Amino acid sequence: MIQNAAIIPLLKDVARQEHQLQLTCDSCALYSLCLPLGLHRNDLETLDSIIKRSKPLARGQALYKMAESFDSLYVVRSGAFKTTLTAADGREQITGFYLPGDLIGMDAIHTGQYQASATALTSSSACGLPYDRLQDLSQAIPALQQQIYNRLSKELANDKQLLMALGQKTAMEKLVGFLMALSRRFEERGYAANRFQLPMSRIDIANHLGLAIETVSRLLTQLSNGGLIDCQGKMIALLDKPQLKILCN
Amino acid sequence: MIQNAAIIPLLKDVARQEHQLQLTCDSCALYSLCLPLGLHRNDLETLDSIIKRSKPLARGQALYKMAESFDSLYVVRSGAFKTTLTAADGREQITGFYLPGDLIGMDAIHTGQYQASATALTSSSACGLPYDRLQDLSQAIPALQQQIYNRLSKELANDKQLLMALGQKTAMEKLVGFLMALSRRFEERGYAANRFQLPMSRIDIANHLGLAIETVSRLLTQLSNGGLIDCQGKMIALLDKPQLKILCN
DNA sequence: CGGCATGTTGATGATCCTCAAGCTACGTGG
DNA sequence: CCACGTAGCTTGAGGATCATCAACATGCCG
Repeated sequence: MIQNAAIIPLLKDVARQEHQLQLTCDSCALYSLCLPLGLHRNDLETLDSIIKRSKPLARGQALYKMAESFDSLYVVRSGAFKTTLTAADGREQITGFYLPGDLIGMDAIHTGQYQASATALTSSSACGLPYDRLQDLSQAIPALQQQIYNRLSKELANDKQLLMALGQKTAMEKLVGFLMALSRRFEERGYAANRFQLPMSRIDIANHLGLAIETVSRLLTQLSNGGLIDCQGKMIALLDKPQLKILCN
Repeated sequence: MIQNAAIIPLLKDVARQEHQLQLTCDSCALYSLCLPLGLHRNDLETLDSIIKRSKPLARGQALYKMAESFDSLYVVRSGAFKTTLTAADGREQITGFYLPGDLIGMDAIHTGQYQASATALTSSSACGLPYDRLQDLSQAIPALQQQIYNRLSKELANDKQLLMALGQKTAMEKLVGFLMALSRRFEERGYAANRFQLPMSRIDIANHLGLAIETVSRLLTQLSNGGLIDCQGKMIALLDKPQLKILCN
């Protein structure tokens, strides 16, 4: 059941490639996942012209920090990011994990400053979209406006799903639901759905799901012992998806 | 400290007035809170022309139900609504409460169907905005597009704040934070900030915050005994806001 | 190779849930 | 207008889930 890592490219490897060279949207491997999807050739070139391709970020580096002044949205080009919200007393909540093609920073649009910090989980890169220019452009290009509405809406729906998990589900349901959702997202991006490397630490997973790190660790070994997953460090294989689906409803 | 109810109009009373007659946006008491804010006169009339003013809904009636086909966003005109997400196994999570001026249904934009059910908490009414027409209109009217981006973004930021509460905070912090946020929202709408009627039941509050009813009940009496609030049924007075602020950080 | 961050496993305990019983309030119908 | 029934709310006792504390193992990076 475990896919051969030599056959199925791992996210890490692909990320490394993507870092190398990236010139225009229409030559980008992410094109089909990314914002410009559906744009006409001319419009695409216009959008292309406003995009700032950022230099790669190392693990732990910030794409932006909470309370910094907001100017751009970012599309993840390679690697993975987390967004972290910090409360007045210092407690933190990871509000989301973002994979290539995902749009980050949308919660800042209505204010002048970023509402959370975005941090690279691995070596990663992202394309910056200056918001004022994006706004003008989306005014001129209906398909782009629609894309942006859709992205905002999708993120909303996602968050509400997460609210359900945090509010109503048990620790096991949260964790398995998280793994299944991650699997789906890898699959959408053309990676293996049943065997992948977790881009985030247990600490991050635990925080994101409102659990203690020890709980996550225990549940993972429990799943492993039950033969439902194979788990060696950050490498995860989902061995019995039907059963896992039952576990998270 | 408790405001006189005869001086400060209660939400309920205002709601009753709003129900009566409502012809155009520019004669609407909600104008300054609502979507058309900032639109020029001509644009406002155009927007006005696509709005479907719904008939009032009684407590418990649905504005729309989850999985119904999506066609309109709604602005709350009077009263209050909750949105409920139902899981496969029947468990429910209230993902939000909506007061006059709030926009409902945005999480459905990226799909063909509503992602949650919207239910009136009291006698309420809402204005329907057919999404396809709104989309066209926002293409033509920059200020409207901006408004919609802002609303979507604000809801996102809200949800992420709620994620923080559900993931990291104690029962007391959740509850007090909820009351304080509600107070702020009433204040923004011109109602009394320190004395108001809860539009939702304890059951709804508990569900929304991921708690048991009994916990909410106990904490409220605890706050009441401590003299921080005055609580008689759905009537709530916030007596010691500084202290309350400390309790929720 | 050494040091530190991360992860695992076990023992203990607190927060909050569940179950249970009774109370209050509200709306409906007699 | 009052009686009744139901839904919502309160309060108490007991218990489960999951957090905390602690010690140790692992693995990664310089």
